[in-house]
Amino acid sequence: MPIRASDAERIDNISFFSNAAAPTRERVLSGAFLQRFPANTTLLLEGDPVDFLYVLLEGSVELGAGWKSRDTTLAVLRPVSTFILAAVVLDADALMSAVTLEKSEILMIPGESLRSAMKQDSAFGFAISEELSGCYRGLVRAIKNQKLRDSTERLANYLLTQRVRQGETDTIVLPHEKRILASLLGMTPENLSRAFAKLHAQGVSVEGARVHIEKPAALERLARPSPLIDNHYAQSRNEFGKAFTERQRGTLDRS
Amino acid sequence: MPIRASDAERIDNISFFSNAAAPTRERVLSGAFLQRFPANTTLLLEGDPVDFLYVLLEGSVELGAGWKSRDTTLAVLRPVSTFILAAVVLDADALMSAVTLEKSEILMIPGESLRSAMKQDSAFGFAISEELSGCYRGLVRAIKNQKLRDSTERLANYLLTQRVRQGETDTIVLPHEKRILASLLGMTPENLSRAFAKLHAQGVSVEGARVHIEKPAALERLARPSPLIDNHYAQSRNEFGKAFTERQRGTLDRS
DNA sequence: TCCGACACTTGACTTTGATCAAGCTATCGG
DNA sequence: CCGATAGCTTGATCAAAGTCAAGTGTCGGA
Repeated sequence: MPIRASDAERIDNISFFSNAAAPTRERVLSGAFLQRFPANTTLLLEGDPVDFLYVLLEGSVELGAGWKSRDTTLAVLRPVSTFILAAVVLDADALMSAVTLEKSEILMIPGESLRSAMKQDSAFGFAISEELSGCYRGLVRAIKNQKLRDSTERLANYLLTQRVRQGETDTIVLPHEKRILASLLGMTPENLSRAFAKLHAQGVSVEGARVHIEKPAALERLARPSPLIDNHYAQSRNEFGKAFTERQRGTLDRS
Repeated sequence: MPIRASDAERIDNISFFSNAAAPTRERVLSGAFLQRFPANTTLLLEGDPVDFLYVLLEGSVELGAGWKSRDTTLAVLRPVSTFILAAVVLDADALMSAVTLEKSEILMIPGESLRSAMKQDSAFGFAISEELSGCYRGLVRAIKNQKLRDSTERLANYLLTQRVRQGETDTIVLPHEKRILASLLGMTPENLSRAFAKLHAQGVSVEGARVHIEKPAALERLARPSPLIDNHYAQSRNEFGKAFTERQRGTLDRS
């Protein structure tokens, strides 16, 4: 499918693309095309060679990985997000699988176009480095979250992050199914239920996908959010973070 | 301390530097200087602003992080490795602390020099992107290792990785103290001892820092190493991987 | 409309890992 | 040479998380 004007508009939401020079934009988009996928479509299996940079324009995509019959979710992406950038830069095999969670619209940019644009235009290359750095730091946060906190603490911090991103409201809406959230937080669905139950003492009550946070202060006392782990103000809900919001200095305690 | 000829030689072991053009090398190294540190020196505390790119030329450095009285090791670096590259690219605060484990020699490159060289020389910028991508993929491997395997499986795979890197010998030498290894693998020292005891059934015996692997095949049957998690052939022992070895296709099963 | 998935929850149980408390050993400084 | 410290190991106990099984509710398709 060719790229339409309305798509070109959305592409400008990609941090490393919005300021690119005209010749670079043309080089990158010349071989690109738009694809629509139904829900639950596997876009990429871990181990596959990666020929394209993917840009999610509409819908949502889960990045995951498996080993020995176990599976885990590494991130859930929302528009506008790019994914498997690192594999494209290195022209290497994917380390994560990508599956659509909803009907999705995805722009596919040939890896070779991207690499040649980076080699041609140093400002563009620098913007890609910024994006990669932001993603890297998002992963550092994820590992710290995983290794330093138990499952209830991870849930509590997840809720607080969502609260900020959804505008400090007292009732937030979980953006995906609980089984996906459980996998993202590194626990079983059964344990997620129990973690919610434990947070009842901190004023958290659940009703389907709606989560009411009665006493944010109490929840924070347990969660102890830290700007060195939690990225409350990421531009998108992409757990891997965004380069452009990384610059902000944290304001919470550094415990 | 000024940079000597013998240091310049070692600097060429940095993947993204060895092919840099002369003007770029000069720009990057002009404001750089060499520092020696004793063991157990804190180079950087998480949350600190980062003004320099660090290049470890001699010794070893632990990257770690803490939260709520807990601490964890994210990587142990050996020469020649760079660290906190992502923070330098974004001119952001460090997300990890860095502490020398031994007497170390470190080259410090002003962040501004690095960034301006990237903006000037697109080939250099591309090399940095490759390095960042390799580090990113190293972290993806680390998260998968942490979320998909239990502690005994992580130890078993660690041992197999060391075995390959130390030349397929039947006796490997642990490169750091067991308490650091435990923290790196995400467990307590007590549990590391017990994990070693469990692997006795797979022909693993320990004597101080020397680990004898009697039946590699039995150990592999339990460990199930995967090229999508374990990077057996990384150039250095840096757990975060290296861009230049990422290109290799794996040869083991993808389970 | 009814049926069958499937997501979610709850309870009982098992496994895994952390904590606490000794003890053991190697190393280093006096 | 001795004593202190720190790393490591072991056992006992406890807490956290996974597994198994049963039951509820919802949604979409026949």
